[in-house]
Amino acid sequence: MTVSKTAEKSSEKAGDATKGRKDAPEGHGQGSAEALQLGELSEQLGYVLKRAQLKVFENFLRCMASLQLTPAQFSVLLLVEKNPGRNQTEIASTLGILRPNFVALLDNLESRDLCARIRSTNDRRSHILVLTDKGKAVLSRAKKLVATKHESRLNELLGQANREALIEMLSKIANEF
Amino acid sequence: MTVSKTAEKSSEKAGDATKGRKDAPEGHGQGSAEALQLGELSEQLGYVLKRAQLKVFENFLRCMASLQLTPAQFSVLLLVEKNPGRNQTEIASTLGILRPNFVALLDNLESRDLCARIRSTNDRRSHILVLTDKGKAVLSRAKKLVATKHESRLNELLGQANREALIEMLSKIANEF
DNA sequence: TATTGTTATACTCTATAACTATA
DNA sequence: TATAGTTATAGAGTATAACAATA
Repeated sequence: MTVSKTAEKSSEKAGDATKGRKDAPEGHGQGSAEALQLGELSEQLGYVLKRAQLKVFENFLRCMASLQLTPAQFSVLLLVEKNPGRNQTEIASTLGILRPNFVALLDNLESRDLCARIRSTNDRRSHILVLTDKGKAVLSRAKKLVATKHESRLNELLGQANREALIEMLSKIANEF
Repeated sequence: MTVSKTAEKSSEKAGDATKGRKDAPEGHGQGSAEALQLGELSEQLGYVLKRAQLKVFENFLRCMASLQLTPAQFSVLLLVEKNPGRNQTEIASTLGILRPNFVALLDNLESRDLCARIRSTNDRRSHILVLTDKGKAVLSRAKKLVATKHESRLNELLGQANREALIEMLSKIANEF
């Protein structure tokens, strides 16, 4: 409720939005060329959630351009660092990634020498995942970039308290909806 | 800040998560089989945003199963109803849908007699979009389903005030991040 | 028999170039 | 020439079945 009212200025944002924007109130024959009314759409949870998610991912990619890490790759590195000694199935399923789709993702990280698969001695079917030294170094830099360039934008935009409340509500939705 | 603390119970959620869950604290040789630590991941905006968005879309699809409407289709019907007489480019770009990708989406809605393309008399290049009577009726039922089955879950989960604050913060991110 | 990692494959979304018909 | 709708196409992301190695 401390949230500053700025949602109502919703107008241009999608794709191009470089065509309308005329000075005269009316143009030619019949069709007005002004911005559309979003109406109930701007109150739809799914709609704003999706739009926000796309914006956040875009910003994440820009912030991480120098390290060439996608959100998915970053999440894998973070999870492997926090849970060393786990196998592919465990890491993948925790992130909601299906095992078949995790293979190419890991191939990429391994080819860049950021993490490594180690055949388990107990169960020779499974691959234990660990970060390489380079992987640890890159992740460390990635965290700093995310904190200073990415997450910091949220604090500027919403303020510390609102930022925490937002994360908490989103977690609740992710876990209980 | 009124948000009830429930984010910490983050454990099983992804994909299967039906394998771990053992009773004994330790199993065999070396690897423990307990839930992984999410660590900093649970504080990452992009991560929780994406997980929440997936959950919300899943729920939306379940709620709309009887009408067979996806979030994208629903948003098109909503926007066309609110802005009758607009052409494909205007509707698509407002929703962040690229024109080429909008064609098949519209073909679907038109084949189900929910909306219609009408060749504009002023500019014979453009197709004016309108809802059919059936489209209006279906949208009306869809709105009720969304309100009673889908959006209502948010109020149960977060409470009215938090729900409004959430939508507002997400809109702000979508528009200004 | 069941499970781990893997391959193959398919289906959806998204993105770009280029065509046509109009302007 | 420029724009609206369209086609074709390519790339991500996501989903399922099935195989080899191992348990």
